Amino acid sequence: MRSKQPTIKDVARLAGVSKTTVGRVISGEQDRVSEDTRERVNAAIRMLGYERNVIATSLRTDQTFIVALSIPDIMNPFWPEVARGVQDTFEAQGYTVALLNSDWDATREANHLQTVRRNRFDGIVLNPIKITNNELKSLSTPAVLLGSGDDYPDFDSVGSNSTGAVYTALRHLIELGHTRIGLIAGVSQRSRRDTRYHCYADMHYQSGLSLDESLVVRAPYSRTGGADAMRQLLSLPHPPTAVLAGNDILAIGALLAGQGAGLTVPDDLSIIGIDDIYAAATTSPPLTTVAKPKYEIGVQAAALLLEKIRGVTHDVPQKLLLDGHLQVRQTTSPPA
Amino acid sequence: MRSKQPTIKDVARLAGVSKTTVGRVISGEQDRVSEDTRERVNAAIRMLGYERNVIATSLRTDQTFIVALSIPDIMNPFWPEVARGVQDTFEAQGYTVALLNSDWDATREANHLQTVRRNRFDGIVLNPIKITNNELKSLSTPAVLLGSGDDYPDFDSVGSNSTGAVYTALRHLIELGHTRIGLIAGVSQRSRRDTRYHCYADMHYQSGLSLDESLVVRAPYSRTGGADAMRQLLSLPHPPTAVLAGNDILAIGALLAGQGAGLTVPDDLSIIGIDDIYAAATTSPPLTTVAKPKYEIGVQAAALLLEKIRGVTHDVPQKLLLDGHLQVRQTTSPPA
DNA sequence: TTTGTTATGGGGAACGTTCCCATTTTTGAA
DNA sequence: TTCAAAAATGGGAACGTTCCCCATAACAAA
Repeated sequence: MRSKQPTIKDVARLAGVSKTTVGRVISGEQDRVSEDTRERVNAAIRMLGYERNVIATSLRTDQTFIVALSIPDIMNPFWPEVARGVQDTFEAQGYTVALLNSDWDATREANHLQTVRRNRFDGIVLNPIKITNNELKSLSTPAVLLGSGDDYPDFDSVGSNSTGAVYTALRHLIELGHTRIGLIAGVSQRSRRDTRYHCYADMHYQSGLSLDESLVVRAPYSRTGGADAMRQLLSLPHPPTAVLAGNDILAIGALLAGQGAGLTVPDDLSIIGIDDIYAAATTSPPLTTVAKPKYEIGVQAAALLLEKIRGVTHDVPQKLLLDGHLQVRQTTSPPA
Repeated sequence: MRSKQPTIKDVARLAGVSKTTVGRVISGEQDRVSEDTRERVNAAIRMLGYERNVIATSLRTDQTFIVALSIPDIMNPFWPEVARGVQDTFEAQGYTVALLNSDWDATREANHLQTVRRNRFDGIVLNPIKITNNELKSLSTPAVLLGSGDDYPDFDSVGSNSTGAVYTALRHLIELGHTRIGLIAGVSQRSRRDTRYHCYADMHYQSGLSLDESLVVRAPYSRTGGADAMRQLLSLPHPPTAVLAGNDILAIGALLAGQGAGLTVPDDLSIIGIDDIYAAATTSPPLTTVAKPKYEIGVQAAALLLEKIRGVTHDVPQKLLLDGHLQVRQTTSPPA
């Protein structure tokens, strides 16, 4: 079907040299070929419209210059920026990235790992679902994790400082004068440690605030989850004056539910989220949140993987936790 | 560095057969190998942890089972859903998709096309920037376009019915009783036909509404663009009672600017967007918009490319224009 | 026994590079 | 002019598959 593309042999014939010489020219070797023949070869390349066949190169060199990026779902507003950070970094180094959506599904994750092995991709950046440290090791493909990387002692990882984010958010609320602060903690499939709650409790202790367990409600990471949680909080005999949500999606749900209940935000109720997704800036009023360095997370993960691919070894796996920063918009103010 | 993986030769040796036989087993040939040896081979495969080397397969068969997806920017909220539609469709058929961000940049686009050629990807789905119909033809790689595909007579394309979307939006506004309707038309780098305005004018004619050119303002596709345009509209001696924005991003900017000017939406001002991006549902009040079938666009584009890769030929290129549907939320109501 | 047929298996070239190891040509000093 | 060293070039194997074609075995029919 597809018209056959010329090979180095064709180029060699046209230029009147050996295929070895052509190979030297296209792989940019400096010393081994005279200026004169180099030009003849380049002319032949242009004439034929030759494009190097990377497949053949890969077979010979065992490098594909393709890496995989496995994330839960590119439609989840947290991920596009991370993905872009990863891609920009790799593209600048001549790599192509294959995007894989795991949907938090162990089977899909396993398939993706198989794809990586079969295709001899040079590495993978992944937000792990079910795979264990040892399974990942036995993959024997360079890998860098997105997330805390807690359960993966042998791998580099890049995540955000969740603890720090919670402290930052709560400090902001407390500094504004709030004393009854609700927490909408997200619960996800993979039962991970409840850092959000832990920090919340700790912060109360540090600030001498009394801790009211009824102000803590758990909800699935969705807008309706956030909305339901907010309504539950509002139905309390003594509702909170401010609410911290585990992420922006929950916060937006909470915001909408709060407004739906007739409250004015931030006058009657302050709300703060975590992440700073695109939609956080477009609510009315725009959402105050702790912005996570999503793009930068991608960049760092890619940089680490690149090092690993190139054989740079650190004596101990790198565990990067990037700090977020408070993005004050208009959903927080002192309590009425 | 990376421990060498076993090959069919290793499997053959262990199973006591020839590499040809192993090849038959792994490519799932039915007839040519007895049940007995098939099992011996499979046992050897499991024992060695053998994974077929797709690179070698690709070199031999000239198929990579990788396709490229070139879009402007995955961080632009319109694209993640399209990308997901493309990916899900390809993944179900055993293909991997490489994501490429063109940033509306002709140079980047050219590089991406080169990547596709060099890596012998099986095809590409792309939202074209500067490339012409003929250049794309000379690529001689199966390609399907995202968008109207107007300037690409030789290629299949999948887009959304923009004209229809504008009519739908305006009809909604007119049915609500609006007679002074503003239009915020986006302008993009690539100077394409101004469909939005054309439909707008036509709709006015059809409905017997008078056309006031001062109600049409052009703005770059960004929130600030939408906000600036809104302010301009509001400063008119006789401002509109409703505004149609070229997409949701503009609409959100307009909404925020309108509220910033002290107007209540939708009581004082109705606003409608086009696209139905994630953030459209999270504004306050949530944005009424004409939802484009983003995921479906991706699915159809992928399906078309798959056909092309498999050699299914239509006598004439397919030009799909999928209809959007009105998503009524809370930014539109009858004029005061 | 011979011949034909079917089932099963193997040998080896080919895909388009890279790279090791010659071989040839050029250069420059003696 | 000669010769060694350096520079330029080429031959051919190897990477791990696929696939064409041939070999062998088993068995039935004549």
